[in-house]
Amino acid sequence: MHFTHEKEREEKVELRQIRYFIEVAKREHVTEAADALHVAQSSVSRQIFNLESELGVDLFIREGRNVKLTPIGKIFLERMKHGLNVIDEAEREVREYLAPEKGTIRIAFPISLAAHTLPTAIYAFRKQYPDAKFILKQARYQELIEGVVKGDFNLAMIAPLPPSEERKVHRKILFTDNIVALLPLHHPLAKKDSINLRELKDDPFVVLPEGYVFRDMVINACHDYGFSPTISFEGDDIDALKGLVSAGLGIALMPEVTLVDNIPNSTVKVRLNEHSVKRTVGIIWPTQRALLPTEKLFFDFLNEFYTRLVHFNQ
Amino acid sequence: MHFTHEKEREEKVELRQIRYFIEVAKREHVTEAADALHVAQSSVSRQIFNLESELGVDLFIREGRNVKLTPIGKIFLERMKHGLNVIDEAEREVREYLAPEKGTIRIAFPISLAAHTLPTAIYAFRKQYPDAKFILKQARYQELIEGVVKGDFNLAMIAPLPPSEERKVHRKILFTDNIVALLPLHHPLAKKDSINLRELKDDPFVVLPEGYVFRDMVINACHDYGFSPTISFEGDDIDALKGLVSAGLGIALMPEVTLVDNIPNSTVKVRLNEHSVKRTVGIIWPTQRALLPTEKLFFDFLNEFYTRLVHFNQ
DNA sequence: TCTTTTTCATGCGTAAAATGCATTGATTAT
DNA sequence: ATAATCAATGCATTTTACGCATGAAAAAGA
Repeated sequence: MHFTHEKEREEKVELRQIRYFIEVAKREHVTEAADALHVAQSSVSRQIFNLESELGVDLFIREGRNVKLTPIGKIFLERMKHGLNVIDEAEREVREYLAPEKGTIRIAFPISLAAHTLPTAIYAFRKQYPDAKFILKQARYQELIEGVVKGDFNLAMIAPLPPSEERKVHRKILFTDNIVALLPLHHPLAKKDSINLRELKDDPFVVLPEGYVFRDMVINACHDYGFSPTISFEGDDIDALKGLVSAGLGIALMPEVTLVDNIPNSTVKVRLNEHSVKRTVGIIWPTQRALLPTEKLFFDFLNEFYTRLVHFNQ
Repeated sequence: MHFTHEKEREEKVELRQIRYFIEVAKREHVTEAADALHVAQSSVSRQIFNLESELGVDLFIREGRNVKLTPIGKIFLERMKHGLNVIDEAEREVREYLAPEKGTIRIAFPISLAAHTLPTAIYAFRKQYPDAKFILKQARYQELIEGVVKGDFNLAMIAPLPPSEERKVHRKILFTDNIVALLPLHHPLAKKDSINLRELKDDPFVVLPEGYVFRDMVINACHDYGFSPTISFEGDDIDALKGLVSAGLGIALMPEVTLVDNIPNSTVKVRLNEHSVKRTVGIIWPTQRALLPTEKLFFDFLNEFYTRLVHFNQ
């Protein structure tokens, strides 16, 4: 058969230009990008100019002394972030090939696992692989899933585990975590070992703000047991909730792991009799990409670690 | 290569190196790759060396005077092909953004659509967009689907359309094409306007070789009407079948479009009464990627073109 | 076996590209 | 009005890529 030929150009786009472009694009600021790249501003400016003339398209609008992405520039940015990501990953994969135990794990996590769960796992992993490095990123629930899909990171701890209908990520449960009540020390129920959720129906609740998955879990759990909680205050994170309870401004439900080694002053942890009030803690990873060698190492470790831990606790 | 003093370079991998690497990798031959790239052999050799020292990994095994990919080299090749593809696509997208009608359409097709269907469509398209360019690739049935999935091309004409359970590609029917019989001029049934497939049950069939989808379609159609065809000869493509029929070595079934303006000497086209003996002709495109501007233009054109054509024929 | 050819690697001078510095010209903040 | 900030550009310098010539090793041919 027959092939039409593309006209051959001499100049080709190079990764250097793409790297510079991405830095400039996400800051919309040449000088700052140059600082971040540890090169002179003139150098960046010139490479952007070259890139634009090679493509034959304006990527930035020069407005006074600022630069702004054009519409096509935004499209180009998205594509280039993806492409550069693929190449960077491949590079890391190859570099780690010979010595996975010295590589890097990029992992994201929600705030509720930041204090105890993740540090414990990392500590245990590093006893076995002391040269492994971690890049940690705290993120909100939806960001965790999107980040794994988009390629910002390849692993994310998450709770609760998203439904398996989510085709976009693989998922694996690590353990289930009880939800417990945190009460002020002087609360009438504070001396009890465990209570029924319904006993809290007239108490003021402190919860996370709208949009947090755990807030909805708390409210739904109450509904399941026949009441609508009165919300007295909202706190931006788990620690804020602890502070509010500690100050006597209400009671809170929270995952038990957030209280390990860390029960605030003037508060008491009380178990719930309802065994269904719990959440799953697990890990998600991409369906479209493979884990890098070191990440695979950590992933396998996590599975074994929690299998043994759960077994031990029973 | 030997790493005695692995000094950490500050250098980063560049697309030039990746382009050179891919050429060398797929040929396993430095000199030929250099020729294809229009640069000196020494230049390629050096860039490969640089790439390997930057990655800290051997990508090739030097065996005597040839080079062979290492296992990790093969992995790296796959990743890099993907990454470079993403970047090249983005580049073309941006280039075509300002003038889609002057861009390039990459499209693959099976041999059966090469003679009439695709040329007709391209001819009509180019009347409307004279500056559009085409890169055409003939491929076998499975290669068409895999090529669209893998990103070798974004569009493929295909017949029959793969089942919609194939989640990996989008699909759209363009028209249905009758299967007709091609008989030698002196065949007893040659004077009839149309026949029943069963009337051919004792004739020797010439068909495509094993592995072709259309071969299976022919045999299955015969089975559907109660007989197993006797196969006298196999021909490597549709034109070979025509030649065999023309030489009186058997009869053949073929899609009607392959006979438009092109009925061989000493043969006759005879319709089949069975209306179920037909095949769908359609187009597939990736689920994971978007069509480039010019490709979108052609895609929309095809849909409109065949909508009108089918309407006109009814 | 000895020669010739093929092939990849490398030393070296040259060409091309990227960089940094200094400066310009324009815009914004004080 | 003055100073500060910023992107672009001219120019000298450094860095990198390149081609040529050559070497070393291996395969092919005589």
